[in-house]
Amino acid sequence: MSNLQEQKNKPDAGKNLANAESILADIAINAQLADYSPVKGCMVIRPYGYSIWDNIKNILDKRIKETGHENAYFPMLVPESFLQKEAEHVEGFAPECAVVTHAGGKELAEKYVLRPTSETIINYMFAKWISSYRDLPLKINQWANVVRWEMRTRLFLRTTEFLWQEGHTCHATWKEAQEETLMMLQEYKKLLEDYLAIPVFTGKKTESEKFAGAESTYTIEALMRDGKALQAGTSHNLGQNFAKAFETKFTNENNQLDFAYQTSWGVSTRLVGALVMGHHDEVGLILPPRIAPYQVVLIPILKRNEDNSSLVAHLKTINDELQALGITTKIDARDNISQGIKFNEYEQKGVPVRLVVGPNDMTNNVVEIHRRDIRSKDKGIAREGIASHLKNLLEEIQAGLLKRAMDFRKEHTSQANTIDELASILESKGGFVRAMWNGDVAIEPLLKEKFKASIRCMPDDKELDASKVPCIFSGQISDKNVEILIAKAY
RNA sequence: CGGGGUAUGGCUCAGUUUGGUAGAGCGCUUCGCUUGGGACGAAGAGGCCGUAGGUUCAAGUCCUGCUACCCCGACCA
Repeated sequence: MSNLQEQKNKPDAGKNLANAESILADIAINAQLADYSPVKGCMVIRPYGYSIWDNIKNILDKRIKETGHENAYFPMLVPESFLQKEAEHVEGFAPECAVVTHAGGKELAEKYVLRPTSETIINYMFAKWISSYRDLPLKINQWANVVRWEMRTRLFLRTTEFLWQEGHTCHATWKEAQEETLMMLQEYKKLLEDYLAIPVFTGKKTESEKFAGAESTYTIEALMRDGKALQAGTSHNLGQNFAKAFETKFTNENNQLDFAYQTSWGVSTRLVGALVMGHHDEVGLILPPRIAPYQVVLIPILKRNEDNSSLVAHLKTINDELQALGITTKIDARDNISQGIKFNEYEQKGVPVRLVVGPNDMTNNVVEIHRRDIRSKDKGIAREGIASHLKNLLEEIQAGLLKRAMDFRKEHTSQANTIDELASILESKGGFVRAMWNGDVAIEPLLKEKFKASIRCMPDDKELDASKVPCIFSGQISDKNVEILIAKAY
């Protein structure tokens, strides 16, 4: 490949990916996932990026319904007073709320907040809908946009407005709510691992990291290729906090009034950012086949002064065979640009497989296959049975990407018994650091100030022996110590 | 809100130091030639230089204010 200077003026060369700070933006822009909008901190999700989100949405939506939830839609405008009903909630969200003060040419009697999340307005409605244990459980989900006025934004990972799903459920018992919370966390884990090929740690958040208003928050934490952790989804057991604030009450089997036990859980377009930061190389994005807008791009080698119609027809026949096996495809037969430009474009976009056929291939009854994940090119692959060959190859790529990510995480998950060990790990290779912790909250500001790191969670998957490993903070061994994962995070 | 940067054609940028009325590459249009990893030639189209003032015979260029976006930090379900 040519050097940067030579690339500078080439079409779509974009910026060089060596600059770690702008990898996300470079890939997202070059791959046409998104573009900057005229509004600060907001982005336009372009068709290619939205198609990825669509795939995520379709997969998850199906599971949400299969696990007994129904979709609904609640309004974007929330009376400001609603937010104030739950003390922790308003404290957590007020600073990042956008507020509508005027409408219809007049100042509003009550201001409206653009929802940063919908617990309050949903509880207001739940209170009207629920009166008996027979109305429970009530399991609702909505796909919506939310607005959070973040000081600093990044494409997909933290934008002012983003798309997500938020599940909200009401239960008759704490236990049932807890089961729901953990079940949805597992659904998220499956989504990330089985489809996005991103392994995650599940675990519980500390008090300071939990959702404002929740009793407890559970998270899936993923590792990005730059060694930083990403909170990829959360599931909250809300206890009765919101129910008490909104009087979401029901009569139980003993004819006693009780407040509903609630959960909420969500994943957002941040997952597209996770995909970018979880799978890329120096060329650009690498998409797992199960989430790619199209899994195979078919490109003919066109001869302008010749009749290419039979070649294109040939490619279409192959295309039909692939589609018949459920492979998603795109044919790019544009004749105004060279195949080299096309190759580069689809590599930047992370299309898992490229299938190329030229006149010679057609004569020899072969095709050329390029794998995006390992950037291999195989000429002379038999055209016969190509669809089933690719079907298998796509599964191989999917599994390979997950394995690669798991290996990477394994290499970047360390153990620290002291703050000094933690320091050297975070500075050298980053990633997750396992440690024991006595629960003293003073460690959190320390981690933040010294290392810009945080406790990502108390993982479900534990590896340390509490009888041998001391608290990283106090140096004491105690069976009251809990295992934690520390990392720098987005 | 601090620190840094940027604002000139669709894109990436040069031109600002030393004021003289706007350029390059790419993209786009047409024609020719070409096509197995980012071709080539020719001819075109396209910009009141972010914005508002000021200095000057003359401002993309100098001065002042403002705005927007990007990066870094603070902040962050």
